[in-house]
Amino acid sequence: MSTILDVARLANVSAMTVSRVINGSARVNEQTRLRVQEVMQQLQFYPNSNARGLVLKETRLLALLISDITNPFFTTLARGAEDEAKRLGYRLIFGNSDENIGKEKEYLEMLLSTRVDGVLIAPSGDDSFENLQLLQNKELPFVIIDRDIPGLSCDKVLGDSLLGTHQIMEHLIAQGHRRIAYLSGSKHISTSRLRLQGYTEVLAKHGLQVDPSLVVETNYKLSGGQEAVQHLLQLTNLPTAIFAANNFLAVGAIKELREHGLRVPDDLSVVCFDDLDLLSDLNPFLTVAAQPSYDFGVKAVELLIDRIGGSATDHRQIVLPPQLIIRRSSRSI
Amino acid sequence: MSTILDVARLANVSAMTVSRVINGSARVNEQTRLRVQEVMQQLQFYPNSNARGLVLKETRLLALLISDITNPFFTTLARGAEDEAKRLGYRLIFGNSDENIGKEKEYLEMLLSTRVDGVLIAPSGDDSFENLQLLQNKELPFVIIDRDIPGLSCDKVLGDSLLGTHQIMEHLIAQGHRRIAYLSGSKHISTSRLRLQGYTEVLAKHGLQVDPSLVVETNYKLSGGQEAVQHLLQLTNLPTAIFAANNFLAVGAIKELREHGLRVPDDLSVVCFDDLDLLSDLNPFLTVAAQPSYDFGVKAVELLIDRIGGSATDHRQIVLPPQLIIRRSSRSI
DNA sequence: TTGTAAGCGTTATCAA
DNA sequence: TTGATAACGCTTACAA
Repeated sequence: MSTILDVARLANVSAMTVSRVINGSARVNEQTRLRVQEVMQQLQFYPNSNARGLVLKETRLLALLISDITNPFFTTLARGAEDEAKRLGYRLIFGNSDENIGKEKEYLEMLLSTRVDGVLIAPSGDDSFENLQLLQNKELPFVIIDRDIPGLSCDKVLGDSLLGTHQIMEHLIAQGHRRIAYLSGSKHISTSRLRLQGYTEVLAKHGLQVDPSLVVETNYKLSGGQEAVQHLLQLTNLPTAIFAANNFLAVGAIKELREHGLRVPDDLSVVCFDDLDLLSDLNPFLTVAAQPSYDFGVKAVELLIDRIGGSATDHRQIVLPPQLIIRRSSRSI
Repeated sequence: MSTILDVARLANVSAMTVSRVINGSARVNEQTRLRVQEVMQQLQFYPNSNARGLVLKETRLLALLISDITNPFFTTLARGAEDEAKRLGYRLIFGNSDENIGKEKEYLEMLLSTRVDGVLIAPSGDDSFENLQLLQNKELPFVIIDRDIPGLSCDKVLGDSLLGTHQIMEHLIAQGHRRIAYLSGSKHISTSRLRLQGYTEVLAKHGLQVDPSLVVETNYKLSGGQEAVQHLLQLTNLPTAIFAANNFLAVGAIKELREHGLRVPDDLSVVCFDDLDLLSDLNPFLTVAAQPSYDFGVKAVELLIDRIGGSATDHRQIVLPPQLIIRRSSRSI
């Protein structure tokens, strides 16, 4: 790989002049500029951003740390983040933490070494607090996405779990459901807790009690949904509807129900938070509170880059609204 | 951020000794080693991989360039690549080229500047040849994934388009279909061409002619599938089955058929290459030739890292077999 | 308008 | 076993 010095020599100028041409950072004689550019072309010269980063203390590298890229919510979010990062001249490193705080920490340390300019993170849970404090200590800008962390002051892009849950629960109740199970993710994740809160609120509003046997805490994975349903099926008095706190839980739940010969929505209605994107195109099946996942990515990158640029002052929080989409997985009883 | 020199000073050693402790690159007195490690801990020191990269000429950064992360085939592939990269101590930058050769080039140049150690790329098409030659000129190791490029000698991880197409077409024919449409991606993409070839071969084997009006060339996007179906629906003699060259085409096609009031598989059968992963868990609908997308990612990273390490000599090609999964989108007539 | 010198944080090399 | 020095490729600050 040729260096700025190779270019300089061939163009009969100093390295500084080449640097100025590359960055347009100062006036350069038109003649020399053309000559330099010609040589750069000829040498197929690409400036070493490693060296550049070393002196400038910026890498133009961002990181996106999510639990699992194969979750459509995060897939689309990643696409949004990548598009926006590219538009603004940044590249994106991505990592999957699998809802695991240890793995999350490993990544964060890797990223600290990489000297990324900033981090977008969907924290694995409240315990991520410590991990994020590390970033704060190191003054590495970050934005948390999708999941809030109590007591942590930082830039945030969140959904509205309460609103979405109200939409979903009111829908189920309007359809005549009274025994509604709630499949929760870990209670150490804000979205799980808020959706439980919303669930309780709506039931109360309609004079209904929470039946503890219908609230199952598991984790935001397909297997979590399957396990939760196995648990529910042991009840003598089955629920008529299941509200899953996220899409993976719902898919796992439906899969498990089918394996036990139960049909959705004939035997049980199933609804959840977060859409399935492509899946919904093919076969609009699941009733969901859909979140604008692409915008989550775009907005988060915007906040992050503002923060990096230093133009941001106070911490900002963006809340993106969910939208109830009624499809075939829920029915009147 | 503290530097190796800060650590050195506090531990009363030279920077070199710290470096040796970090990398385990040479014997260091046990006492000193402990002292240095303690200071590193205390300072929360993370070595600057920028500086490291500058002297070592390696960044431990890989890039994954695909057309669209929201395509389940690539989503899962990305997950496989990221897992394997992480396991081997590499980080992964990702980019979406949207089947666009210009965008692909932009990315590649960005990556050249970033001095990634290697690139995993699903080329946008045969014209990517030039883009990849640039990498070869620059001696930047790369592996092409999923799509072959005629005349290009390099490491490759490919599927078996002919085999998969034979499986699919034999299935349709066994079900009694004779008028089968082929929805092709761009003919400048190897997989499109090979699947067309397989389509022709199987028809011929059964004494059937290719009806040119049933072969529609479009692009590997949802909109491509929609447009292709609009085109087909103008025929007076409709096909009884559609074979879509990839999953996006199939989903787009089905969506469009539904909007015209046609039901799948009642009115038309639809089958395609590549599965829909999560979607298939929820609702096993589409009959497909599924490819082991996760392994595509894992294998590609392995080839790439062998190449980077210099342990690879001749170019290698890995072919991963497809598997026919018969579901409800195709039926006997 | 252009160039020189120093420095960014690390490691290879050679010397002690 | 440890350290001094130079170098990696670039940009900032200053000088010409």
